[in-house]
Amino acid sequence: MKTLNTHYEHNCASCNTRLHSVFSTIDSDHVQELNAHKSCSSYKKGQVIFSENGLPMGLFCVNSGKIKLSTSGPDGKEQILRLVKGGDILGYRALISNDRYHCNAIALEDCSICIVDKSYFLKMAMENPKLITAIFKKISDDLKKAEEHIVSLSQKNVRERMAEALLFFKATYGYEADQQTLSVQLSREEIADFVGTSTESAIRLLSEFNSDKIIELVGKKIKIINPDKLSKTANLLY
Amino acid sequence: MKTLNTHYEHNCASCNTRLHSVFSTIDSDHVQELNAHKSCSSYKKGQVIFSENGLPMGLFCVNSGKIKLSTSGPDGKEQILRLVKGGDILGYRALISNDRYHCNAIALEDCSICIVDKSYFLKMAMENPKLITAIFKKISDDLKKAEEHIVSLSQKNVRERMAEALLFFKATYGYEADQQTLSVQLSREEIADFVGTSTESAIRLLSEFNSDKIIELVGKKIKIINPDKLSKTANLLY
DNA sequence: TTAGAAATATGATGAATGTCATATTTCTAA
DNA sequence: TTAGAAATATGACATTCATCATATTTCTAA
Repeated sequence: MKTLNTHYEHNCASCNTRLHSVFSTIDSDHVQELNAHKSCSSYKKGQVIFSENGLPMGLFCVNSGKIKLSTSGPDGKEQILRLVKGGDILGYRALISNDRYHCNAIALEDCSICIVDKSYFLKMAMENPKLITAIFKKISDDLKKAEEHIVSLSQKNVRERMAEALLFFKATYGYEADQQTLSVQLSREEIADFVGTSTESAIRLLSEFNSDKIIELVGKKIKIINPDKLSKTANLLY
Repeated sequence: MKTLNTHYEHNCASCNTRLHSVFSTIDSDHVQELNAHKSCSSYKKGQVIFSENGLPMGLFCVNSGKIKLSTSGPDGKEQILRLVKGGDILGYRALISNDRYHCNAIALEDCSICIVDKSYFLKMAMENPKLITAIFKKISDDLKKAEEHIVSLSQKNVRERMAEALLFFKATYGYEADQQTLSVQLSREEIADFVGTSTESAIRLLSEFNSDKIIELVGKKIKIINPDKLSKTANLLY
């Protein structure tokens, strides 16, 4: 298997992903500048994009592909903390707060990612209130989601959390063309590592949801066939 | 009981708290300006400083006192998310990301808090890279702590989490003069709402720690008499 | 194509912990 | 000071869920 990243060319000016990112509002001069300060690479499924305790070299802009951010618990068990997709930026927290990474970023599928030079990005962020506000909104959203996750883990049982997780995967990555199949491939273990349960319990609950006609397991894929029942099972607020 | 906030005067220029806050680096002109755009109030123990879904009117700068940030879970159970002390700022997330509050802020003891005018603060933040960076570091730290909390809730048992919580209270608020007694007064229920367990389990575990000579329960106060054993019980990373 | 590995599935079992019940102590307002 | 309320404490019990065991299916590399 080829594990090296493939460098490729990609112009920020014509980048559709950029228009949906925190860089959507910068003017065309800045777009040119941005383009001159970035390089692009491909990552294969399973590849580590950065890892815990590493020093950030630049800002990652995800062009396409899905990424998990995870950390290792006290006994080595993985905890999935965030899920990232095309259009998202990555590694901005460590960069701006001049810190090391505190998560691992691992490709869930093949990804194309641009890396913007660290000092250029910091300079641009500091000079551009709109940009820094957009990034602040991102981290603010991360915090909000993390705190919702805390409430779930504290107060919900595994069944509720599993239902909630499926809805979260839907909200993050959406459906495939059939408008039912979740557009992410996570192993049962990864789902468990997000939900905060054992792999066996995750498997069991998914089979139960399958029997209960809430979801349908088609090979590795998960179809949500009764979203209302899933929401009820998740015991959401309001 | 008097429930109205007492307005009082306090000058930013001579404010010792400011020197330990995100406003430590601003120049004296800006300190004067800041002073002109703030007002100060006292809050009694138990008083709500702001609440979930409220719109932020300004930035809270905690002069003295301790505050809990909490939210309501799906069945109405409180979840304590963050703990705040003198020198901290409060409500900056909602303010900068132009959002509503997603937590309740409640005084754990009598507090003195200044409120900086919203638009003045936003203007100052946008013009002052050092300030926005300092605030970014704050939210970045909040996110880090939240994600550590997620790992604990997912992967540790209640006993470990309780030990970790006591160490967290120590790290946040420190000891009283005797260098043993935790310098916060939280009810058993509040401790449970932080740890993510039932009040009864929290009570039971604290008695156990007491029997095991890890802590000593002196009235409402908690003394940590064997910090090493407490750290071991918490099963920390490394 | 096939053997071995990895992922998924399912059952049995026990430990952890939430819930309910009931004292006991402490606090609070009249 | 005292009655009632709230907080703390402790026991009994039931439930959830992790762990271990063992199939079965799917994947992967030779």
